[in-house]
Amino acid sequence: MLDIKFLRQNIDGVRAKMADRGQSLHFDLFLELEAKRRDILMAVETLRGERNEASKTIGELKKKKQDASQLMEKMADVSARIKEYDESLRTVEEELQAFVLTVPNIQHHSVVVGGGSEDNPVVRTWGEKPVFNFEAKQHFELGESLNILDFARGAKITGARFTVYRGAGAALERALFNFMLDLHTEAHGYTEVLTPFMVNRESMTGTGQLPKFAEDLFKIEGMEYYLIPTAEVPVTNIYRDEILEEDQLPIYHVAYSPCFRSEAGSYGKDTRGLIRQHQFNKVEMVKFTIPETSYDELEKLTANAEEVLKRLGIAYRTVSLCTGDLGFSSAKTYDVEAWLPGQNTYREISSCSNFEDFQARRAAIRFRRKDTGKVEFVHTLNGSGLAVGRTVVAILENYQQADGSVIIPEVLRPYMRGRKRIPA
RNA sequence: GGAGAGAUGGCUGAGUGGCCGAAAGCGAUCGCCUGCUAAGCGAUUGUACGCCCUUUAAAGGUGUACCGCGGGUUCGAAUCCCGCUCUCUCCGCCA
Repeated sequence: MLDIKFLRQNIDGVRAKMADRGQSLHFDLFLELEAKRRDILMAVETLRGERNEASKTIGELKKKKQDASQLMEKMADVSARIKEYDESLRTVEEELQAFVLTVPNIQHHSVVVGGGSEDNPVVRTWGEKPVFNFEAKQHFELGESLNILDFARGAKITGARFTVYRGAGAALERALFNFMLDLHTEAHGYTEVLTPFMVNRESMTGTGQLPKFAEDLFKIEGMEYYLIPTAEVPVTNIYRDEILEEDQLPIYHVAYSPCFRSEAGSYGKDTRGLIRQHQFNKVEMVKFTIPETSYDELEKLTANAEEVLKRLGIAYRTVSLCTGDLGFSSAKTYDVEAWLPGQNTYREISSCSNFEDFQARRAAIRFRRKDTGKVEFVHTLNGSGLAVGRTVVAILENYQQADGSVIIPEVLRPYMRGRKRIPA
């Protein structure tokens, strides 16, 4: 959410920025509502001031046993008017809020203007793509032939986009998120948290999933609880409605969680395999920083995500999302894309974003400056470190052998009781 | 699931209709004092949104709101009434 005052005072600049993001919003309506809101507010506050004054007088009169009935009658009338104003104020504020919640974040000046993913500039590439003297298979072929991924049973138990992992497959998934958690806690300084996997409406609104993206979420029947689409939601909301001390910042958290996404609107996309599931595991990194350091922290965060792939020995490239591809709440996002030989393409495996104060304002996460004592919004960042299911995909495809077996990357072997290979 | 108790500022905790944005204590900040430390003394100590002033800054002035959340009663609500949420205690059930 943008600051209403900022929006009011910089309306033309914001309009231009939104145009670059391919957004046209009813800013005129906003200005109208905002002016209306202030008019009503002034009127109602004046009346309230009057009433407070009169009530005091009434109290004094009564104490002196004097008649106050005339004034009381008058104030009954004033109270009725206040009530009317309150009602229209509430209406206007609701409309205003509804509008502001649909305005995306303003992109950082370094973000390239573009239409879609084809316009994302590549920031860097790392690693050697493996060369095979056979035709590389896709991960779902490998997974099925190795009897470690069972898509048919997943579909039977629940439905499409659900999978059963078996044996070495299940062990690999578990090894991966343990490895990732250990790496980020021990080498990168993150504090691990384990959160609820269902959250309430306020939390979803705080990070920006609601109200705009309700159709992407799974909601619990009969309650205002939602399954989390990412650990970003519960982890960011840990500090909702809190004022932190500057000394506490930056805060680094890393969390494992399953993620639940309805994938509405992606029918027919990535229907086979682990790429696009309704439920998948992810290790998520979340940072809370002071505003001055958030872009440095974004670089570090992205490097932390990349480090996972480096240690796993998987080639990747990092792109900076252009305006057309940038998420609603993000000011700047790097996507880390792992090389998938089976698909002969790079696929997103991590998305690292700086939300600046956009989420913090929605979620009221603030901090107190040490030198001035002033309260300000923190900056929030998050990034996958990494999407575990997609990492399994990358490992299967990159480490596949001519005989159909898959070598286990060395760093994972301690997490798999020394196992070196998933035999064909 | 049943019975009861509770929710007040950074924390502890008073307050049962007006003098309460809220006592007191703790903590914190600033200053004084002090050979150092401790102690002591004094001052300050929430957030949000308006308006005025101002260079659309800061500071300042002023108003309004906020005592779990939402309604109601009343000239006036932290205080009375209703609903909800959460916490605690006891009983039952349960991984």
